[in-house]
Amino acid sequence: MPHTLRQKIADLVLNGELKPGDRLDELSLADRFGVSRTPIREAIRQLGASGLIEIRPRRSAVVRSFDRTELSEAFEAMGEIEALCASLAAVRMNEAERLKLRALMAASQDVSARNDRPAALELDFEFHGQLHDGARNRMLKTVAEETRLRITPYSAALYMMEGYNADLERPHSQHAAIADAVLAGNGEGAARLMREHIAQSLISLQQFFADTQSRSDAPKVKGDAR
Amino acid sequence: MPHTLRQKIADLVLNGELKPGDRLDELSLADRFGVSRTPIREAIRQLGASGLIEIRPRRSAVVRSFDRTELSEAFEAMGEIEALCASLAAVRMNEAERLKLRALMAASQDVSARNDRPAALELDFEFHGQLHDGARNRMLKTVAEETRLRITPYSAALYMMEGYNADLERPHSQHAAIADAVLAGNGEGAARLMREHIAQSLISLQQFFADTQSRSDAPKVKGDAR
DNA sequence: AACATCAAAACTGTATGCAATTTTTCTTTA
DNA sequence: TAAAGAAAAATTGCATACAGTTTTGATGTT
Repeated sequence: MPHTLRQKIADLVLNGELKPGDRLDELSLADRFGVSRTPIREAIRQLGASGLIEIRPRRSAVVRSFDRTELSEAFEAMGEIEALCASLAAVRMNEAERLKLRALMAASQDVSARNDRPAALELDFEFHGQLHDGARNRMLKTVAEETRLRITPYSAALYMMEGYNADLERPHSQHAAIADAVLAGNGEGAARLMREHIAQSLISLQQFFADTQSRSDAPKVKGDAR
Repeated sequence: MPHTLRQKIADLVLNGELKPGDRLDELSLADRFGVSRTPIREAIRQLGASGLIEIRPRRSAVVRSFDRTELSEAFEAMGEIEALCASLAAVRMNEAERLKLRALMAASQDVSARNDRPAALELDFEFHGQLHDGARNRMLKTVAEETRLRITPYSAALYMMEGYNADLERPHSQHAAIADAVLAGNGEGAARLMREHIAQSLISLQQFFADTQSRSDAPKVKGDAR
């Protein structure tokens, strides 16, 4: 189970158990998953290459952390990539995919009305994933998901934090607008709306950091270590 | 020397010693570089995660190969990413970078006139690298270089093959047109020209494959294994 | 001669051991 | 008490060993 192990370690990061800056101790992970250090090391190296983890020679690997600049650059890049996916999806999605997108939006409406944050996070992933698939380009999908993966520790934290993203209406309505454009075959519009959506996410995230860092009970997101 | 080892193995692929589809035998590589299998395996896994190599459970890793569809998808994705870099670079490059770009173009003119293919390949890399830097976005640069890396085994082969890309004038003049647009601050134009340039590269590559696959003395590019 | 079957060799996946380095803890000193 | 330094503990990097799987090659059969 080599691929599974990599996923297990990634999940530790993605579900927030390990936060940016946290060390990944090989022996602890080995014990935890009941294997030796060798496969753990291989998994960590792979995650390092995909950019979720930072490998430092002779020192423990740590969950990658972004400073303010890196974060906004990452969101700019992601915005453009997602916009590209959206504009291609608007032209290329087939009927089955369009149906699936519509179903996702209905579910999302429901979930955001109930303020079910974990479910909303999950649907957010599926929404973007659907557009990645709809763009009908494997390489682009790979690139998009890698980019998304790298910033997940930050964007997921935002989604889950009560009080921020005050209600789930705004992201949902942005998604809905994008979906409408895509379903209407309006690539240009979908791309523009997607860019705005991602830019908006960055602003929320920056606000979140600005607020939490000035408080003493701040959740420890050792954001800008470097 | 862990990072060096990964680079050494990557170089085997990038300089064409290992071609798409070729197996990477851990023991041979270990002997060759005078280390044990452990660090070799770690390097291979990293290269797998960055997409240059394909990892297959219980089987030897192989240099990643693209079939026709994957190749054109990869070029489409790369075209868009490079176009984005170019359009950002047109607006963001500073004076030093612009100077460097001009110098690169002068050198390229020279090299293409002399039909020095290895030098032209090197300058091609530098040209695109300069635009990646000029876009002033580390994440985007990472994404662009990863994408470029993955298809290098194919595009480099094209560049080096005498007879294909008959003279180096065409790629050079395309680069020159892009550079002019970038230096003029014309992001839109630079992006458009870049897309055309990449699309043209794909066409040359497809032509190259079509021709070589029908001959018996074809260089063994086990292109579309899968 | 082509094909199927099986044994031998080669190779991968994982565990374990050890040296080298980093990190932590405990003294010592100002 | 705080800072500096040294010893101890923890941790990484690499080599090696071995079990299990895949690949290769040989043998026999039609």
